[in-house]
Amino acid sequence: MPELPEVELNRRRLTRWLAKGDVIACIVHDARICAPQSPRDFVEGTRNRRIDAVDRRGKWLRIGLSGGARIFVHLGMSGWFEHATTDAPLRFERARITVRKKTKTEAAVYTDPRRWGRWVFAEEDIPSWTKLAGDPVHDDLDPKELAHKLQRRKTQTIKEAMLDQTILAGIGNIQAVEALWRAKLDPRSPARALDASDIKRLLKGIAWTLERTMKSLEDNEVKATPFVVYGRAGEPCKRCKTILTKIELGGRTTTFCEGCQVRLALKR
DNA sequence: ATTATTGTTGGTAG
DNA sequence: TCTACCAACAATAA
Repeated sequence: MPELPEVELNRRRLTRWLAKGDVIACIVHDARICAPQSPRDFVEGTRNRRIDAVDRRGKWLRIGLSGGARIFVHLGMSGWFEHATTDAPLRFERARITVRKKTKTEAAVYTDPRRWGRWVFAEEDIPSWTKLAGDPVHDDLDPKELAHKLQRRKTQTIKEAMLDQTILAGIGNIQAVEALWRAKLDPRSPARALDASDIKRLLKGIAWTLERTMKSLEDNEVKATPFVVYGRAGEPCKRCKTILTKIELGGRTTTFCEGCQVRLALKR
């Protein structure tokens, strides 16, 4: 489930539950989540620590502990944090952090049916975190730098490039498809064919879909998906009424409108 | 029963 | 060193 907006939602929840709390327990139930580290590393590394803050960069979360240690969490495809009110294990519970705040205790439970998530305990930032590109929400992305990175891709399509976390951090299959529709760019366009104005539109499209998705997540009442193209192959485009097409790019289903998303060509 | 799924990574080949 | 491709990881829902 988690792309940038969902990870950001989890960050806010974790902050609410854990920040400024003293760690009582940090248990990783399923060693696969933290391999090759041991669940012991989390028990020992968090002893007598306080949780200072929970940060996010792209799809990674960083739980900062007093003394400088930190826990990195990637939600994979099905990871999610829940607020636990009892000791009873939740369905698919893989890890649990319990803290004491003043008199009460609070617990954040990590659930992950498919177990593709990752937990890493470290004393400093890890490569998975530092190698990420800027975050489209709280970093001011530099269009020039983005252009430079896209130029280097010989054959890759813009859609595939958008999923590369060292090019854009936090974009996944859904957000890529939505942003490309908004930017009126055909996902099959070669990444290096985008000029400055295309990149500007793309960045606007990204901001548009991220904001929209975030808003929809914040509003618990809304059940309908905020998505305009994702999962809507066969339906008419909301902009030009052409029937939306579904193809595969880089092994991922990609929906787009052949009517109004322009397929860029390489010059020369 | 079959198929598809919001993500990364490690191996391989070039 | 960089880029490209793909199988693998696992559980559910339609």
